[in-house]
Amino acid sequence: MTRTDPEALAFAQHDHGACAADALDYARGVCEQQGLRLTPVRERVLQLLLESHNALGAYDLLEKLKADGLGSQPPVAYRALEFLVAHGFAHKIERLNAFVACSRTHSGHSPAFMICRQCHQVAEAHATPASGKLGQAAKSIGFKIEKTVIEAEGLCPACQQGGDE
Amino acid sequence: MTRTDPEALAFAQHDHGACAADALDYARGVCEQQGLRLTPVRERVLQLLLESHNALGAYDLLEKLKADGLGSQPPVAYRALEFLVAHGFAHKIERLNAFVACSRTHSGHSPAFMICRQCHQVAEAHATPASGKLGQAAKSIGFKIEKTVIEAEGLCPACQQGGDE
DNA sequence: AATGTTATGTTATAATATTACATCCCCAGA
DNA sequence: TCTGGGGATGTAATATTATAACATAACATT
Repeated sequence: MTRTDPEALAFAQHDHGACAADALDYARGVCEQQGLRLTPVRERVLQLLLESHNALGAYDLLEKLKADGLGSQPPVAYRALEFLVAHGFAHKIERLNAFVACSRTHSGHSPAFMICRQCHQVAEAHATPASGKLGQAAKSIGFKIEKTVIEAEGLCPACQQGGDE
Repeated sequence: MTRTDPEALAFAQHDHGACAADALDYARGVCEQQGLRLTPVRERVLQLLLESHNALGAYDLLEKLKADGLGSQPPVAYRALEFLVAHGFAHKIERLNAFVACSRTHSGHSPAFMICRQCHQVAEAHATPASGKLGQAAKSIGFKIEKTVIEAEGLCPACQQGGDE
């Protein structure tokens, strides 16, 4: 039940079909272990997220679910996403109001994202938010951090090549 | 044209009326220096943000603008906010789809926010996003960071006292 | 005054998200 | 086997956040 760390792959060429299939198998295993129900809608949403390196909005997903004959009303997508996010299989990108599959190889991480403003691909990295200046500031004023959103926007390697626009 | 650093004050008691008035004077000065037009709508929106330690949504602001006899349609609020954010007088809190006045004492900073999930107050701190693990990850894959959103959610000192819920 | 530019007002609508309630499905216990 | 109960889904309605498009007004420069 291990997977290679995809951090260095995110913006690079790789066999994405296989990488997505692996990740889905992995999720199935975790759900079985933990008694979570990876139902058809949930599994399909995760699959759709895994197939895309871009973040997908709830309504993007909804269209695809509809095409599959699954539910087509907003709550269907939002509920599946809620499940996936709650159990660490996906993350919400606040900046985009959209969602990505989690590419973690271990749980309990604090993710950070790099969002290309040109091609809209999203790469996930690990972060240690409490250890830097923010952590110091929080400590000094007595704020207790429970969760941190870290989202960097910029240009991915490919888009730096292709010209800025 | 200097102001005391409010970082340590954000969740603490202080003369908020005076602090907001100072900040507004400061913004007026900056606009004059830079040839920016701090029009009535823009100034009023900034004032409203400064009067609140909570983040305010565009429609919250809109109600108050309406009460003042200023425009009451969404673009009025969004345009003022766009101006304030573009020139560093306010920030958008992505997590909340809402806005806060900037409490910076110098420009060019990279802000980080601490959002209390209980009382919804927001404190601003300085961060150095490119220097931590995220910066390393970006460097190693060749991603060029232009802007970083850092938003910590948790409990402010007062709400830790009052019980968690 | 004539012109160009910037800001505002207003209508309409798009995009994102939730509430509420009916129904179904699975499965544990009588 | 029946029968609840809990979780998941389906669906309609609506709330919330945000933008597009276009007309008008304010201001600056000539």
